[in-house]
Amino acid sequence: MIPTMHDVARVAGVSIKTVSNVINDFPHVRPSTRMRVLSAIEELGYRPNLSARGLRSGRTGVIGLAVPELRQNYFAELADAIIRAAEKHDLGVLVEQTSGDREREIAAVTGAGRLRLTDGLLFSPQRLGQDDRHLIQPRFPFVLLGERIFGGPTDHVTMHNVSSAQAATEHLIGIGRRRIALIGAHPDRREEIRSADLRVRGYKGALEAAGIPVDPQLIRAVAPWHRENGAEAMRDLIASGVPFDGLFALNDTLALGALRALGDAGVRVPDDVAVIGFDDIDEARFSVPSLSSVDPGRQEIAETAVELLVERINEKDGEPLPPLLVKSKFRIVARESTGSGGSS
Amino acid sequence: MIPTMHDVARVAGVSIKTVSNVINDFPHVRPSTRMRVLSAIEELGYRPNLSARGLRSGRTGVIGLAVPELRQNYFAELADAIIRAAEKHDLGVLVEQTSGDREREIAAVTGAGRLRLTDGLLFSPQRLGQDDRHLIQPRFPFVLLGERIFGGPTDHVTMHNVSSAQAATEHLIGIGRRRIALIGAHPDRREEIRSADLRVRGYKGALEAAGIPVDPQLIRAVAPWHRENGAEAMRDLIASGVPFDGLFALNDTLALGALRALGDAGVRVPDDVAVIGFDDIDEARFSVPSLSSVDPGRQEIAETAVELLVERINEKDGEPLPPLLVKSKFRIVARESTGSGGSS
DNA sequence: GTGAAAGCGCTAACAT
DNA sequence: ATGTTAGCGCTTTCAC
Repeated sequence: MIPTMHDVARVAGVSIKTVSNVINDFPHVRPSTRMRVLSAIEELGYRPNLSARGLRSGRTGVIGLAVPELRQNYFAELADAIIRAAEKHDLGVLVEQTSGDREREIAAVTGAGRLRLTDGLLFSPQRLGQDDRHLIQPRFPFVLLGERIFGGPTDHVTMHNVSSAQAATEHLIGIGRRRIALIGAHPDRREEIRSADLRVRGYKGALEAAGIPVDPQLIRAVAPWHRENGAEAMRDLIASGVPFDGLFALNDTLALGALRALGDAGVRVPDDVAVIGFDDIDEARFSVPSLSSVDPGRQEIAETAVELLVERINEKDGEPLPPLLVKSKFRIVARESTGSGGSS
Repeated sequence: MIPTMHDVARVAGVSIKTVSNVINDFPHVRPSTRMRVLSAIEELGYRPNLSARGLRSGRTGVIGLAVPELRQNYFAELADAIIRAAEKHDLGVLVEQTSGDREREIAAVTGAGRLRLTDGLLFSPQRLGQDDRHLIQPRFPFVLLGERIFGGPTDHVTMHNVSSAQAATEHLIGIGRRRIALIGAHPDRREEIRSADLRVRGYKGALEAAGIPVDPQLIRAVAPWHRENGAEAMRDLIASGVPFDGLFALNDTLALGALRALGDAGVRVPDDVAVIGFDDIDEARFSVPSLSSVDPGRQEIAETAVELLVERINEKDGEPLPPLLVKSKFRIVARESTGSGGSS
């Protein structure tokens, strides 16, 4: 049989409360008593039953993380960083994949989080958008990630999409490129608050600031942001005959696909076309040529998100703080694809 | 206040038992009663408290998955597949990262699994080896993954390392290569049971079967299996002047690094050197050139592992089945790096 | 077909 | 500094 606190108490010759005190590092326990309890725990191989503790305390020590899929590099790296951050707070992370499925995202947002033994939820939507923000229930500790929904009732950690995209474009302009293509714009016409639209805005801003006209022929809509689609968009652009000497891909995966298509077409990078991506996934350092990118501050995002969630979990019921919007710092990482040597 | 079963029972005008029956789909409930209970649940926004259920039933509905790190592509894809497989059994997955740290792997194996509200643990070691198999406690539902430990006291899901590596090497031989290099062998001399050694064995087996002598100069030790190390090993090999026309990299990440080094050195793939990797990560399809690889049956591994774990969880205490060793089916995936057209 | 009541293992008043 | 005790919300005999 699995030993309980009672068994430990009996073996140690103390009461169950003392065992609890020892386990929870309560200050007022005599060293000798503590030792006896600890050796009883050792002897019996006792492990606290976390379900019972959770029932009693109302805390499970586990938070949920809902992402589209881990096989998408960005989310694997995000999950990695979040699990590390949660660990510092002694929290476990239950990972749920929504597979970019609207219904599953709704399920994750509306209580399935509470349904899964978790104290709070970090949610990175891929389908839900601005119109769905009413679905978010501010009652359960919840932190929103990404840039599909703004102005929701909960804390939100995101990145400086517009200004970092502008900086990426300026980086290309800075090395003398004038005909800068963009792939990854959203197919829908109506302007929504979404990574794609925000980044396109930054791109246009940079061009305008430099007095370069925006050429609609250079802007290619691509969805979803997969390698094959990046490659295809690039093949289309090359085939169109529209001249260009720079490329801003709205994420690294698209950029990597584009790199592949450029290579196939015999276009030299960065000589003929300089390329910059977005996200700075690990892989960017090792492609041929290595890929310049925007580091959106993934680590900072992870740490901030976990910290905010922990604060919400610890928040007294009486005094709910207003929802916070946090944007992480970004950084342009110049590599070979924009002419910077080495493969750092 | 959060509603409980009692509240639902009161609103529905039934007893708490009836509510429980409805929630757990017990057969003997009158349809009209069921309806009343369901609408009471709806009205109150009731959600069962899983801590309480877990305490009572001894099950949490969550399993643990301990892997080195999700930022390693292979493990992200493994975790992805496992979460999907677990979902079919209505299980959540708590992901723990051991960061390739021995102490943390030991912690994961020895009860930390039980400490984390989980019903069982899937464990993929990176540091623990054959000598540590006594640490594995057969009492807690546990399934071992990978090939670092064999003959342990628990179920184990692994791949056909030797025969699939042999098949990979035969694939290179089949397209006429005779001087086949290998990168990724383990630096240690003493033969251990480990992916590297098993795959090297398959490589040698294929060469011997084809009557090709094994040239130690062509076998390069590399650890850990990162891109940069693959690239470095390849640069070394090229610099050594030892001629070769084929390369078997013991995983795709190494192969991708090697591809990069070959490209830098102006060596054409597959014309001068044909390359095959191992793991068939998503990225292999999109490198330049696309990378031939061995698909070790990741999906099958994930599904089998979860099924075995579920069986162990459901096992009556009385009749423990002997530990099972399962090997998944593999498949050679031929792409451009070994001369097969297209980028499938 | 439904109700009453015990108890899973733990924490936190409260008492000593 | 340590012991006693009452639940946390649920499942599960056992009656009815």
